[in-house]
Amino acid sequence: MGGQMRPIDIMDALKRNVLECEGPAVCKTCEARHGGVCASLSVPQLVELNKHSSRRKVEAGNEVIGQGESVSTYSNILNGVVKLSKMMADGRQQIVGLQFAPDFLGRPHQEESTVTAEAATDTEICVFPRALIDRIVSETPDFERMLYEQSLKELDEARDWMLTLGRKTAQEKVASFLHLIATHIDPENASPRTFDLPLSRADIADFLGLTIETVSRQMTKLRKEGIIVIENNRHVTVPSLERLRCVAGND
Amino acid sequence: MGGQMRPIDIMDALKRNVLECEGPAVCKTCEARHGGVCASLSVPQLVELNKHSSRRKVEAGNEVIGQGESVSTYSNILNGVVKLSKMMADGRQQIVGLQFAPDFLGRPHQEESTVTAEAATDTEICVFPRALIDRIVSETPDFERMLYEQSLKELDEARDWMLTLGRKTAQEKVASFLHLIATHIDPENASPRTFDLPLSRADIADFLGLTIETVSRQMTKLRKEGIIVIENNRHVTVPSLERLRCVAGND
DNA sequence: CGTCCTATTGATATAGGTCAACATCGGTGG
DNA sequence: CCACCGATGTTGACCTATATCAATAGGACG
Repeated sequence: MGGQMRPIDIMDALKRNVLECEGPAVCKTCEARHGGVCASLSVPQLVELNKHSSRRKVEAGNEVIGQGESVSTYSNILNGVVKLSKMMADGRQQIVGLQFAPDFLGRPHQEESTVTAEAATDTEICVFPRALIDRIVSETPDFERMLYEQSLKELDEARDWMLTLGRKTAQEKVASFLHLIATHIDPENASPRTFDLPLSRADIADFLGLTIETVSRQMTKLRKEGIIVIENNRHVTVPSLERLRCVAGND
Repeated sequence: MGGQMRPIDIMDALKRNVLECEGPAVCKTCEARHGGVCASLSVPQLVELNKHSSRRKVEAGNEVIGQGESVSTYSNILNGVVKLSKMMADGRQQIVGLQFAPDFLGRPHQEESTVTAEAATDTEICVFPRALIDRIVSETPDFERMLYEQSLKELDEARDWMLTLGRKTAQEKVASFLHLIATHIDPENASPRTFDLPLSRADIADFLGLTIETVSRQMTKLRKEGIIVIENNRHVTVPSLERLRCVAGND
């Protein structure tokens, strides 16, 4: 496992790997391989990581990490949506982030999680032992940089959402949520016209700081205004993302 | 026009360093030296950084970095409080973070800021040229790790605040704010009984997603309930941090 | 065909927003 | 030193967006 990688650009690492067409077969077809943190690893590192990692399915509603729990593994999201949430002593809950493939779950240099991570939809993750990742992190500045970049992305998203929570109306909040999902649900397609909501009304309410009833009312209002089309409660079509953005107050 | 640049005496700093082998004199007395990102730098790195850095005063209300502006410098907060905020097209505003000494302002590998940074109080910062920090970052994994750690801390704070914004009542919000200030205003003393609020009522409202009037009403309510004592609008005494925490809904 | 679960819809209550008057403070200039 | 001023904060009266409570509807599944 030799010395440190020389500092290289992330895209270079990606390109090099594609050119060489090497690495574990599993990783080659991995949904998280491109764009995910693994993109910063060398082929030998990938091979070793692969030896000790395993795929796991997590059904909707199941916990990946509990708030305050100590964590012995990290993982990559391969598909599905994971919600991060916080709860107050009296049960009030707030979803503080949604993670999509190929996001990395877990935080090196931190014993226990400050949030609960729960599968919002049926989800597949690639699970890594903590000690191995910790070693790779300390050996591979590029890998740590990928994690740093992800945490900065999450920070930006959290702050955007603070604006939504603190200053937007219920209608703007619901539109913001739909816009967020439309632009994140499919890693391949930046903005599909049509998709399934990964969250129940209750989850949406917890994400937006609203009640279920208000979410429901605003959804029907958006439907009646022609901003969205809803089928079977979960399936949504957005005729114009631009109009949705506008309703969301994003310009 | 505050914020005048005061170049540091390079020769003097160098001379002292050579004699004492302990880093630049300025840094030795720096408020941000311990606990700040500079703590991860070697003495030669400190010397070089010091050569190109300068102290600057920023008066309350002045911008440090504008939202969407490109950034050519980074800085460390030496004292004072900096507020990070986002604004919607129609003027609605949300403060998305407060930074205290010895926090680092700015983000390597990112051209323009996604938030506005503005001095909430009169503030002193230590300004570094962008290119130099970028080089030090790429050469010094420990330094980058400090930045990573800070961004994780900010992420945790942002998520805590999302819970506050989304799920707490006005009274809990105001109490949460007072608790936050009490525990952060003084880097020396974790929780002073008495302190000056670094933010105006308008800023507090923008931080809590409330109106000025509601903030004011909740402050007087907390005062009448004996949770806090207020003098001159800005000076607050907290008889029991524990009681305040409780009102804030933190247990 | 009921049962459970999720979502919608309606009626009503209320926390917090809005608008307006007033108070307090710190500065400035006569 | 006082009078005036603008900026900042408080208080009151009222209003509205959203919460709450309650009833109904629609699927999924046995």
